[in-house]
Amino acid sequence: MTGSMARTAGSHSDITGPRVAQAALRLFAQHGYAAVSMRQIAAEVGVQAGALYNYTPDKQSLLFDLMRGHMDELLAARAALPLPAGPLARLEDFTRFHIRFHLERPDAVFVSYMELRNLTPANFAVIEGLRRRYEDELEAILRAGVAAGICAVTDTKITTLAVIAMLTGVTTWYRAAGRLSVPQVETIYWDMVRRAVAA
Amino acid sequence: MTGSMARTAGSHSDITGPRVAQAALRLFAQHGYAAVSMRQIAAEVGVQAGALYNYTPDKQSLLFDLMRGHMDELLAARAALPLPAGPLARLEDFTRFHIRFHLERPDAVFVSYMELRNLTPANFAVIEGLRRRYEDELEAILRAGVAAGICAVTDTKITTLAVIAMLTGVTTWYRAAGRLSVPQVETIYWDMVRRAVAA
DNA sequence: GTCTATAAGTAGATAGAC
DNA sequence: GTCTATCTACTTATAGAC
Repeated sequence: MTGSMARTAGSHSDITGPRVAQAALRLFAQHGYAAVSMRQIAAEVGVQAGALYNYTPDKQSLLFDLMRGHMDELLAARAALPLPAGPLARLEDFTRFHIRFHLERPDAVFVSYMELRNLTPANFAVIEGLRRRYEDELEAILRAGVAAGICAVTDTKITTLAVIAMLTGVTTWYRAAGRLSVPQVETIYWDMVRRAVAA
Repeated sequence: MTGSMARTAGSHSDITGPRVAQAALRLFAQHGYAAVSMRQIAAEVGVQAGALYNYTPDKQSLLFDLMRGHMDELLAARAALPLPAGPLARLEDFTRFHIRFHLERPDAVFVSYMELRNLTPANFAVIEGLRRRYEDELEAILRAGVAAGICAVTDTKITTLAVIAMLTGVTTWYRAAGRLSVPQVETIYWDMVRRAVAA
């Protein structure tokens, strides 16, 4: 107990860091990156503005780290799941995963889709690369479905983007306090996706 | 000729006004409302910052007028079209109209979807009311389709939002210089919408 | 690690000359 | 109708005390 408890008063590196990221995420989602000042973030954490620079070199890095963290988590969560056999089962699995994952972190989703304009070109390229990797998995599923004669899709790339746009749109209206559970929402969307692409 | 040409040098109210709106729209779409300064807008128009206030009382009105103008145009364009007979024909008409209209004004679409957070609560309510009226037309079509046994949709409200999200997503990837024409894109999306909701 | 103080620059909006 | 000049407030980021 003594080791970890012995700490200079006012020194909270291990808890302040995550709190800075959390506050930035919430405020960026609510007001937008450009509309939020470092002072607002500091006030939300309960420190002075200067103290933030112990945790981020600048405001841009704060945004980029949030977005990269979100995309890394997305790809890692997807890679951690076992792959069902057959294109249709994989498509259902992808659909349900996408909705579930996105509904669990609405702020991160919102920031990652809305603040791409505010990334530097280099940071933008990194995020786009990660997003592309995610989209490629869905496109591969659709292509396998077409090859197996299970899916009737003329343009797998456009269909990929259309399906993802439809699924991500769920974050704009879903409320946990509403009448539908997440699995019920998954089923409604899976029903539409299946009919839209099945042969 | 004399009447309309007789004008004080440096006085261009009738052409500067539209140019201010145009410049604001382009800059808001590219960088975001909060990231754009009145001085940037003025520079794009070719005047000094103070001159902008001959055309807008403040920056917020500039944003609100752009968004309200876009929604008014959307509803007016929709209302101006003849209604095809039958739910399925109306659904196809709505689908093609939505894609065509949105691809014709990508900046206005982008601003209207991304800058809702930056509206004052009163202005937000107005825009949401207009958007709701547009969504209601699609929901009415789906309900009529269900009543006629042509559509198989369990939740018309969710399906409405899902379809609109999918269709609007076209603006994120479509480029006029690409391989597909707008009518071809319309056909691809209509194929997906039809299969997703048809009985 | 956090504070206060500050540098250096920009924001929205207004006043008054022309 | 547009300009220049300006007011007041706020911005990101840093320096140095503790």
